[in-house]
Amino acid sequence: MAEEEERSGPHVPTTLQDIADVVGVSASTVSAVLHTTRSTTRVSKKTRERVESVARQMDYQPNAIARSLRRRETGIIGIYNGYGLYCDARSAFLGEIIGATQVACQCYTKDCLLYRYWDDPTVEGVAQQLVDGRVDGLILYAPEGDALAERLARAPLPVVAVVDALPSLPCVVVNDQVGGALQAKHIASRGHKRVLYRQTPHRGQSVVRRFEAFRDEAQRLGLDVVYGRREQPNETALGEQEKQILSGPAGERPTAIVAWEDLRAYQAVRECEAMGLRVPEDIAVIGYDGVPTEGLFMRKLTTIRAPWSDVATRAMDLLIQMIAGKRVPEETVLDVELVLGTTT
Amino acid sequence: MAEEEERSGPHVPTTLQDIADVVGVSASTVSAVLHTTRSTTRVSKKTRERVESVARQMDYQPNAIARSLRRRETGIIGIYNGYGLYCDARSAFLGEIIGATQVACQCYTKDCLLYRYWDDPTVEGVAQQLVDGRVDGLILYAPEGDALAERLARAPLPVVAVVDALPSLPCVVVNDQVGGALQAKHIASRGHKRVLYRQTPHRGQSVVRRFEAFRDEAQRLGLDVVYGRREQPNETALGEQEKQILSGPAGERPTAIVAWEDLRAYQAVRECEAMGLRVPEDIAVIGYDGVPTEGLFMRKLTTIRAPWSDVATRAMDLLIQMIAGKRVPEETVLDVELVLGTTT
DNA sequence: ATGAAAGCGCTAACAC
DNA sequence: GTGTTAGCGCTTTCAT
Repeated sequence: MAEEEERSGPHVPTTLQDIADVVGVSASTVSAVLHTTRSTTRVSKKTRERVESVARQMDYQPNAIARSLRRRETGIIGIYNGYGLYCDARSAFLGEIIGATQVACQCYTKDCLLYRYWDDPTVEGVAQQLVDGRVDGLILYAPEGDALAERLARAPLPVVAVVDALPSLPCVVVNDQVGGALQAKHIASRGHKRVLYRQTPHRGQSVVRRFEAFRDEAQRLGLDVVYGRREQPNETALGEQEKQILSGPAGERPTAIVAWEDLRAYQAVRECEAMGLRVPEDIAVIGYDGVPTEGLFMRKLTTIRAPWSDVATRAMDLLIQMIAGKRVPEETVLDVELVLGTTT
Repeated sequence: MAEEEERSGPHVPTTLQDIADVVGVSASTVSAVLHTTRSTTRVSKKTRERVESVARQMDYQPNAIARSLRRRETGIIGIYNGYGLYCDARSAFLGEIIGATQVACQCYTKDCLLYRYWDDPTVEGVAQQLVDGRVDGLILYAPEGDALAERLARAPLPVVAVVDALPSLPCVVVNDQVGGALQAKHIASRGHKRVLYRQTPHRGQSVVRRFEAFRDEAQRLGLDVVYGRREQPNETALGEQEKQILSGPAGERPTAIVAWEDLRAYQAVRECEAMGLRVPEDIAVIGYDGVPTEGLFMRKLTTIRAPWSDVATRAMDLLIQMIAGKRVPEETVLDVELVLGTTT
């Protein structure tokens, strides 16, 4: 029956029991007062006020971990990037995904756990971390071949794949088939015949699909496509081989560049101009992504806008449904659109 | 002494106790085997193997929440943006901070909790969430006046403020005094006399300091400074008033624009050129931040590079120290540098 | 209106 | 080597 807790260091957090002791009630009563989940009329006004006042005096902090253990939910949504350091929040693309997820979390009053990347080849190690109870649901951005998907599919954790579809997991993707084809159609409609396609070693399904769709449509339209050598992951500049191709004599060199993503397109515009080629008169450039560049670029890029923010937002919606025990569609495909700029 | 657990749905997670029951040992032994924290020679080889095999068969997932409750640590670092939706991961600036934090977490094998923004005016509510045991440490980016800082200072949680210093909390900032002065010095050294300063309503300490330092140094150098009207938060374009100022007759209008951050500088370059002013011949432009733009911009901006990634990295280092119980310096100031581009 | 009791799943002394 | 015990802090029946 301590008169008052020791008033020295604030370094031993107050617990429900501490308050209960001081007020002279049971911990359950204190819990009922402080964590007004459901019942309202459980505690008498007098007790309630007393408890609240003491809690304030004692600087009580509820412990979320204990609560989570008991309630079996954490109020946290995880987001895992299976591509690893290939890109982080500093890339415009992942920035979109993470930023939009964060905003969506806001709407659902969740917080968002950014998992670190484990280069554990065993899958098991990674999966264990993801399914260890710290999150109520998971947004997964990972390569297709990964056994991770299958592993997660039979785990008691709601998971939604984004950007790249993953077998046996609900996913939210964009229509890359249409996107890739649009690139080809647009270029063809501008009368171009010879095209340089900037490739990437990145094997994500979205990237591969947009490439294949372009390739197929280009063939259908009779375009003559040269493929650039795949650059290294974080290299946006034109490679030697690409430069050489672009330096060919007019009438022989490509008159258009199609890039797998905007950054490579921007870079191409810049370098072409440095090489003395006028854009779009001598060479047209089209990108893919349409992530807002906030006025950074001096001219508007022609591109395929893929609504990455919406992908994340939608994924959150689905996740919330799944957490609530509802079933969700296996595949959600969002539309892309051609955005006309001044580079074609 | 169940022969084996029911093999129906995988939806009742296996616990240590379950394994213990099957193997016929105690939960602590299983714990010792599966969570090889310290002691190595505790368990016999035979038992160890048996436990491991059963664990695998039963698809055991350790529960991180339970462990955290017990160990009183979560392996998670929080990051809270007290400026709210003013910017999220999609802004280049916060993207830098978040991205670098993420990478730093990687190094220390932590994960990173992106708190949502609470527009709870009571401080108490916010603080409660931040100090509820879900994170081992907190990186805080928040406005100065905020009572939050003080509240957190006396909480049993290591906190490091970044970008804007916060009273009674260790912080990592950049040298904005030098940065602001450098802007003025550089502009003066180029022979400019009349300058337009692009202001912001943002009241962060970093932003205010760089402004004041510029203003003071400009005065010292005898520059004639006109101040643009503060734009709305997410508006990067030149305001009407600014345009008017720039449209004045040569010999009267400013010959240089100083922006509080790069984005406004880029935008200014773009708009000036649209207005028929040549950059830098007719008008010079200098920014602030130096966040990498990955080749987006068509020309190199003259700017003050503030190492935001390093700020985050350093903050993590300090946080780790604090978590280990060590004392850290109150203030860490990182250097900025003038980066010469082609816009001055 | 309130309290007692029984955990959530894991860990860490301390026995044996 | 292995088991027992006693919780971490909170929640939730179920009595009273």
